[in-house]
Amino acid sequence: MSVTINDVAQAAGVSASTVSKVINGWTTISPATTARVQAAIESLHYVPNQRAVSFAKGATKNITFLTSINKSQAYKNPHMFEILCGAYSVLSKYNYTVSITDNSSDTFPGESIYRIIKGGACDGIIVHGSALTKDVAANIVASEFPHTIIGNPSYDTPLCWVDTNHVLGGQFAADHLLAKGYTEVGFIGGRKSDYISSQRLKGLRQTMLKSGNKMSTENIIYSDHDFNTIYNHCVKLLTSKSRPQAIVCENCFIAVVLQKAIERLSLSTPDDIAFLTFDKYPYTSTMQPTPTIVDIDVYDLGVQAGSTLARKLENPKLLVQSYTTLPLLIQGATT
Amino acid sequence: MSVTINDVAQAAGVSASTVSKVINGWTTISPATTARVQAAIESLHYVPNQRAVSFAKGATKNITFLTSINKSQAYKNPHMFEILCGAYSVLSKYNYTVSITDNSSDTFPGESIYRIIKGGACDGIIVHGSALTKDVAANIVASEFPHTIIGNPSYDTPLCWVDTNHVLGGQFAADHLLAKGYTEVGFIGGRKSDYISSQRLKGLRQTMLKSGNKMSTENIIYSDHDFNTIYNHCVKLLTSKSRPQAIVCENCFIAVVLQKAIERLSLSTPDDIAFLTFDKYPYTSTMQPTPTIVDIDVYDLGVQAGSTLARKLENPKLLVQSYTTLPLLIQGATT
DNA sequence: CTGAAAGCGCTTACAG
DNA sequence: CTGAAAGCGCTTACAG
Repeated sequence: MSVTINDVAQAAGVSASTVSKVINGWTTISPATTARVQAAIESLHYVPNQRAVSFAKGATKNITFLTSINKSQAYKNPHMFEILCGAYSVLSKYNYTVSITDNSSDTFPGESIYRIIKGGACDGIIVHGSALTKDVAANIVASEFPHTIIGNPSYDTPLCWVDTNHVLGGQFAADHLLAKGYTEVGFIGGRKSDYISSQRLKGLRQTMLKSGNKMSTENIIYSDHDFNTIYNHCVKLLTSKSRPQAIVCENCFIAVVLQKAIERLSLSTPDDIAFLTFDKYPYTSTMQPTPTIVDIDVYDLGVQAGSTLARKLENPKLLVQSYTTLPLLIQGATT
Repeated sequence: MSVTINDVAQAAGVSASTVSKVINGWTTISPATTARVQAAIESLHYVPNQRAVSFAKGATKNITFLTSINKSQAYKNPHMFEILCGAYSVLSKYNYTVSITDNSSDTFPGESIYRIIKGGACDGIIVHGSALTKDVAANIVASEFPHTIIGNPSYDTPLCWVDTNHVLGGQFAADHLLAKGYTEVGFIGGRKSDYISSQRLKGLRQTMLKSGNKMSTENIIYSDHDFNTIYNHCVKLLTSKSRPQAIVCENCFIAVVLQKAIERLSLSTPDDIAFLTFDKYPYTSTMQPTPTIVDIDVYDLGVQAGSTLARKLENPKLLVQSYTTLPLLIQGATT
């Protein structure tokens, strides 16, 4: 019923192999033949059957984005989808399709990754940090399957990964505050166990120390995810006698809450208290005055993941181990 | 190199066809044979080559989610990805994989949809409203390709779609406010041309009118997307002599701004001014006090899209034309 | 520069 | 209940 390569061959008066070669850009076909074949393709509206192409070539031109998906995922972690968009943009340029797979409901550890690797339904995978269990890592390493991991696995591994340098982000925050003349700096972070939060604090602390402005431990606060806990921490810090000149918020939810506390205490920004936050999204658009932000180009992280993988697939000898994107400072009205 | 169906057949002492039948659940195979085949599959760690399966069956067990993707897409429209998650959840249960395709950079109108339909790389598509151009619609209709559209196409069409009833959402808002005793109600919406906004207003207006509480036109405000424009509209409405008792915000960005205006004007909620908003995500988690919300289960919209499509694929005779999800009221402290 | 033919790894009528 | 064989629609060594 649908047009096949043989129909095209017949219409162009050549063999199917020749049509195939034209489609695949072989340089050995004469211009005249090429033109006739292309004319036949156009007039018949021929599109190669991708199932047959994949089968014959032994490759799908498809990349799987392996991650963990639950209800409200897109709201709780829009960053993950922004990474996906970045990866998609570059992979589609390399003519890969992109599919997504959730491994959070695997019925046994490593189920999804096992099927992905052995099923041959994709040529490579991008693994979001949320999906990187030790079974996933082990399967990838054992099979040497083409991959890129989003997020630096914190253990020693031959896996290939891309990540943002959060320590450097902390340093950027410190550099900015120092340049603006703030020497007494506080920090409101997530839970103490939170990796990104601790990395950002690390960079901030180191840089402040290096410039001779040691951060007071009582101005370093480990908070949480809910509004009230954060709010109380903010008020405490803002009303303490050793209130810093500037506060660094580890994420923009904290910044929203801090700004509300500042306003309710009738303090003025940046004169009474300056602050900056990490991460532009998802909340800073609702903030007024506009905060100063150390942002991470999450889309670019996806782009790097995609291009790293695509380049490795085009040239399997390539040994890309890791890549790190840079944070970016956006000046606002709060510092 | 990798294990094929023939290796399994040999190990189990049967033919490849028999192995295939066991894998595909044919009921004609004896229990004893089935057991032997399954043992061979396990011991050889056999996983069928998906490329070969797709080719032989003439179907991919893959669904394409067609949408429009740009940088910051995940931040600007997290709802789209939540829909994707909902669709994914049900499609994966039906053993479909899901891939995404962006048609916003098509080099000619209808390029992506044309390739999708003719290339045979998927068995069906879900089309997000942002990707539904007239070329997309025309290609789908002409080919009768299995599909579901997210969002009611506002023109007459044989397309199958799912959507949320925004007029009903407006009605829910009105019902709630009336039940709470508010009879003078205002509305702050997006631009006048915004479809969802107008639908919500329509339901609100109709229901208020039906109960004998006509909304005053000066309390119906068409605003915009930026903080300051909305803020000014809020202040104007809050300080007008004909200030309503309650305000309905068409989206939660507006609600955040309204709440800030209320606080700065030292008004108290809900006594001086009550309000409710549509959409829980992405901003209401930053609001204090917690607002009353008419929420839309966007995930469920994706679930409906997925199951509608999956059921149609399993039973092509099925004629599902459209499906509408219901809004949900979440009581907060602002009404 | 072009084509005949084998092959990619399954599925499925069909025969027994 | 099981198997031999054709076939799905391409690609690609190989021969000419």
